Amino acid sequence: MLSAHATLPAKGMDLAATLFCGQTFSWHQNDDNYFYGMAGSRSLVVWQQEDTLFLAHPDGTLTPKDLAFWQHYFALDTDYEALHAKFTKHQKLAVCVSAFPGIRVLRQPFWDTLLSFIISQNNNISRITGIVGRLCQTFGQQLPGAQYMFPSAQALAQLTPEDLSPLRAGFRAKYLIDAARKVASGEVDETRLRSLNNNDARDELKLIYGVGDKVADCVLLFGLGRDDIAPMDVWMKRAMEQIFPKGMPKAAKGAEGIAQQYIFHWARQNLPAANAAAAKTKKQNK
DNA sequence: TGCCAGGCATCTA
DNA sequence: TAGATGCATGGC
Repeated sequence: MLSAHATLPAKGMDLAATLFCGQTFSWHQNDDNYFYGMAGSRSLVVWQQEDTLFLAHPDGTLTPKDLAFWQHYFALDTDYEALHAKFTKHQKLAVCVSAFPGIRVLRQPFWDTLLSFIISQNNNISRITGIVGRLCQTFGQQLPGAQYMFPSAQALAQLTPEDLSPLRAGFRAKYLIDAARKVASGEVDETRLRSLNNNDARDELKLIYGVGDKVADCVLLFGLGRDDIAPMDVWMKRAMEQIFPKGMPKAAKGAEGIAQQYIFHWARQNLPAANAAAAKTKKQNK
């Protein structure tokens, strides 16, 4: 255990489940159950013992400002009892949330989240983590603890897709460059996005080449703190993994379809833009 | 070796 | 407007 550390009540949070459920790709776990990661311009070592989180600066001391940042990042100031009560109004969703009650929806920096979920498309968590790591290490500024922050939009906007070839991001490279150029120019602006309703914010994000409804909703949920965007996404995924730990057998596609229907049932009530996706899935399940 | 991966844009009918 | 297809790469 590092000597200079701060503690925070975990309030029922499951640190490992939260960091590796597919909402962030910027964390690594070592053999001693220490988790190393970064968000924005901050790096951190964090570990959990029972219902207490231990937080340490990798190379110094956590300031009160740092601690406030991480408390917000881990959503420790959110009333999850109330949030769970809201989510579990749907019977099947209640099963998913109760299967992983310790998952918290992280409040990640907007820019980190946008890049991460552009990379995530048609991809898997292991490889996403690798590409994110190479992006930060190759073009980002070094942080304490051998961590690297995401390159700024301004820095990335100066590059070409060919410059990103060491990342092995494939066809996503051109999407990353377009995102950087639109954010750097102000065509897509975080402050404006925060002032818009969900539908308008989604439309603005979709101005970026390579950003569709799925990526936009992930950015809204994880990067802009909109907890009314498909909040069961992370729980549903983990619950399905528990039901099918060795992967989804083809014969179980029906069950997956049922679970999806519950997602879309909720989404239809809350997201007009989800109607098209819901209709598409309904056809696929026929 | 072939399939799959949390998507998206583009083309075609 | 819906369906089909290509896009890059790595894990299994």
